[in-house]
Amino acid sequence: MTSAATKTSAAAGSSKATLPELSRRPTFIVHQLNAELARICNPLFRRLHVDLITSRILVILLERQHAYVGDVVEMMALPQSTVSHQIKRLMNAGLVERRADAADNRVYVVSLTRKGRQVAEECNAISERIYAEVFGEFDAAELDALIRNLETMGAKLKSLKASALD
Amino acid sequence: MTSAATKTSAAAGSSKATLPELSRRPTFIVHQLNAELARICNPLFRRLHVDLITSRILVILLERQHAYVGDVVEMMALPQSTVSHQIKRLMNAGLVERRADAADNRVYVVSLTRKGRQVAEECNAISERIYAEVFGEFDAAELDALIRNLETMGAKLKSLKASALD
DNA sequence: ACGATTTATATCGATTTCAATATATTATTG
DNA sequence: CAATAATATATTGAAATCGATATAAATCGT
Repeated sequence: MTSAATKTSAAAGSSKATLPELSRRPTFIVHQLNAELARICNPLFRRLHVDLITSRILVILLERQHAYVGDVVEMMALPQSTVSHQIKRLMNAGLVERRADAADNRVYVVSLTRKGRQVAEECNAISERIYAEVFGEFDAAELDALIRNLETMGAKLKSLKASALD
Repeated sequence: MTSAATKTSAAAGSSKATLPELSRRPTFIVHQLNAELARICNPLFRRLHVDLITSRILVILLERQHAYVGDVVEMMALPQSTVSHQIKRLMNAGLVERRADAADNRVYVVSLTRKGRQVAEECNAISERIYAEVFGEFDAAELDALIRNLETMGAKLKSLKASALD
């Protein structure tokens, strides 16, 4: 079927897995999933004047009453400057507000405005429709296995960050 | 275990799954994985004057001798204009070349130059190191399960595209 | 308690992405 | 076979992203 792994498939007992064909690399499939999802979601989110990324930031703020900019960076795993710009735009759009933290003047506490909360809830409503379509037929165990697998992969990636790749 | 779903967990037999907390949505975890991977890979790829996305396009062209622009769009699942720009940049950088297709003058056949092949191979070498770090300890069955789960999710997303979300 | 380091966020300039539209070519249909 | 629709790619202009750096506040070591 399809085309099978790229290189020497039957290497002896080599412990390090050989790099498979692009379309069989979980990292690449993850890219595709993400891109497909953006393709589907962005036209829907557009009506709210947000995109998939922005909607996630809003939902983060909907779930925790407030967060530091750094918390959003951590959750979104995006460059700090990107998140900073996102929050600035959300402030300009009146969806988010910011106040200095009493204890530490370096950090800002970010939270939704009333309008921001409304939009965040609409974002979640869109996501819910998509979630139902995509995962509605997964049984709980299957879904759990998927999430566990993804989280394992994430843990590996995070531990990798420090490690010696250079 | 861990924290359980957000809303009304014990709904009767409601077939439609309730939207879980953001960090338990596979779509969001996929975003995080993708972002983490970019964070790790881009500094490595930058030495080759490419990034993670560009490296994948090069590897697509390394695997198939040549491809139409549309094939790359299909594989990458990115907007057509984005891929078009990428290919133009790769041409300007001398990594890729393009010739008109004999049978259909609308399409271009894209392929790697000698230099492009070299860079693509170096990209794969970087990816191989990361792949080994992340998946080296997965056993074959586990890895297969992960890939199957991801592909199921992808199939759902693709079938969704046509469906009525509006 | 002072200078050096670390931490948190913002800003800057360049590049990339995106959605929309244009252009050119092939298919279809009446 | 002309007119219309569909397909493949490029281009355009605005906005978002990224890496690097700046700014400012807290912490640490001495």
